[in-house]
Amino acid sequence: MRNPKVETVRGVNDVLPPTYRLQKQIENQLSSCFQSFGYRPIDVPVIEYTELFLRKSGEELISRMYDFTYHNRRLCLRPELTASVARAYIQTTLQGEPLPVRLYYSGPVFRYEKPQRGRYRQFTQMGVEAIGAAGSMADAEMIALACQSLDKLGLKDYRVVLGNISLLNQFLRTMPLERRLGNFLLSQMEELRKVRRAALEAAIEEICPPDNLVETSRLQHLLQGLSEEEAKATILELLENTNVNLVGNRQKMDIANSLMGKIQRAEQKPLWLKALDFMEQLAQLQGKPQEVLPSARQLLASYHMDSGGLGELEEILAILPSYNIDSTRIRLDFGLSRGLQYYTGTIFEIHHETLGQERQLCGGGRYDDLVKTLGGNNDIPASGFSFGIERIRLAMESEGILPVVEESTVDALIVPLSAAEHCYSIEVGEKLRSKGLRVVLEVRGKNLSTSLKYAAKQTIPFVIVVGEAERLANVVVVKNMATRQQQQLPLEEAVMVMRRENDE
RNA sequence: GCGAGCGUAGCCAAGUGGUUAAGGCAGUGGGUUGUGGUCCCACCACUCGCGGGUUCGAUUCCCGUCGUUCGCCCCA
Repeated sequence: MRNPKVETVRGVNDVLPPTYRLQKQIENQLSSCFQSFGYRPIDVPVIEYTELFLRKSGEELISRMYDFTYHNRRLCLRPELTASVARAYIQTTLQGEPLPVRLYYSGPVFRYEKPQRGRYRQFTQMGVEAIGAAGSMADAEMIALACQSLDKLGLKDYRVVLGNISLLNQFLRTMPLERRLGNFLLSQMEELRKVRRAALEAAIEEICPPDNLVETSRLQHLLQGLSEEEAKATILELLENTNVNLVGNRQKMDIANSLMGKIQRAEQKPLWLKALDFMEQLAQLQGKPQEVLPSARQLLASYHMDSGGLGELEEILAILPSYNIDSTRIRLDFGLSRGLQYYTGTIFEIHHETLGQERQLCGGGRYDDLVKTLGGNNDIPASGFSFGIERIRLAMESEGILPVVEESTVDALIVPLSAAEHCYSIEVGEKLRSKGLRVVLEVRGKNLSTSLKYAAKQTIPFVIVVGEAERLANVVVVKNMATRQQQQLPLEEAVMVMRRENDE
């Protein structure tokens, strides 16, 4: 391609017929699986207001969005579908339906990432959302549905990683941490496992500078144990009793607020250090459920935390065998955090073992705040997951279980031998089509010899020859390409011959 | 976002600092009458991703860029 304007944009692909068919076939199988669990299909727009994704999606995803302003509207190509489905739920008659509302979707999503095998800037997500159901029965259904879907496709070498983000959420919520810092910590869970802790601490220092610790340390000590209001009142009182020349009450308030800010920031460090300690220990907890659960329980106990999230996981693990889920596939990972910040409870990923780095086939979890955050009438718990269709295709390919694509897409080629037969050949074609046959006409005026070559090359099983003799007698010649036999017959009989011989 | 390899036709490729850039597959047109995939003939890259530099001369050497693949990061 010499002209760059007619090349595909980087990271997107033309999907040619064989691949297209394969992917549709995969999607069809997943659909029927989702439907068997009572999920109904929904389609939502590819384009959305950027705002939809800004609140709850997490920095990482937001920075990778196709985000643009068009006619004074800030729009984006959707980077995922959960937020859109939640939006559609809130905005439509779905909100009036009895809960839970079970939906599934399939469609392209867009992320501006560096393209690689199995990672594209446009790819296809297919997934489900169950809106209005909380608890381990609902969570287990999600995980089971994801696994059964993969089982149905014939995939074997996959592994389910289960986690629960509520443990860390709960821990962070008990501390008076700045929200921004809390969110950052949440997003750094997996980072902690790979990067050295010192590096992470440095990064946090940068976000949250300690800012004149020495100057305020005595004040801090003095005000320790007081509530924010009491502390502020104390500062004001101090200011009143100094002889500093301050104009008006306003200035005093400013000074008090600024001091309070400094003190609070100074107090952040021990908090986030403690959080990092906890996170580090949490992140260690990964492996087989029976090995990890006891240590998890112990960790929570040492922090005097209630083990609700853990209990949920145990319930889920107890339920899964009833769905015939192979328990050896399942791993726990308390360091799992996932990129989307809307998750609130059970989260999970499914990885394929043979796919190298781009091995994640599925991701999902519970997002109990999203509907409310986006403006839903009620606080509605929900959960869902999403597959990457292209990756599933690659995984099936690597397991050698891709279904065979049928070669021929056409049952018969009709060859008119001269212009005089054009109309008659079309009539023949139309009749054959009305009988459910897939028929192409030789429209280029090629002679019979060339047409037979063409049919042979395209593996078209039958050629219908229409010449003057056939037209006048109102018959056709039907030739079986495999047997090289041919007969001159009325059309009705030709159809029967083709049906019979095609089944052989 | 970081690190590395690759880039000759629709596909697979050989090739060299110097006149017309092998070959194969696919495709197109033929091999005269209404019968075939094998066979035969012809056609199919004014140019080696793109731009610049070195040189008398570059597809070949150098730089940049774009694309692709691989390893990190992150994700589906």
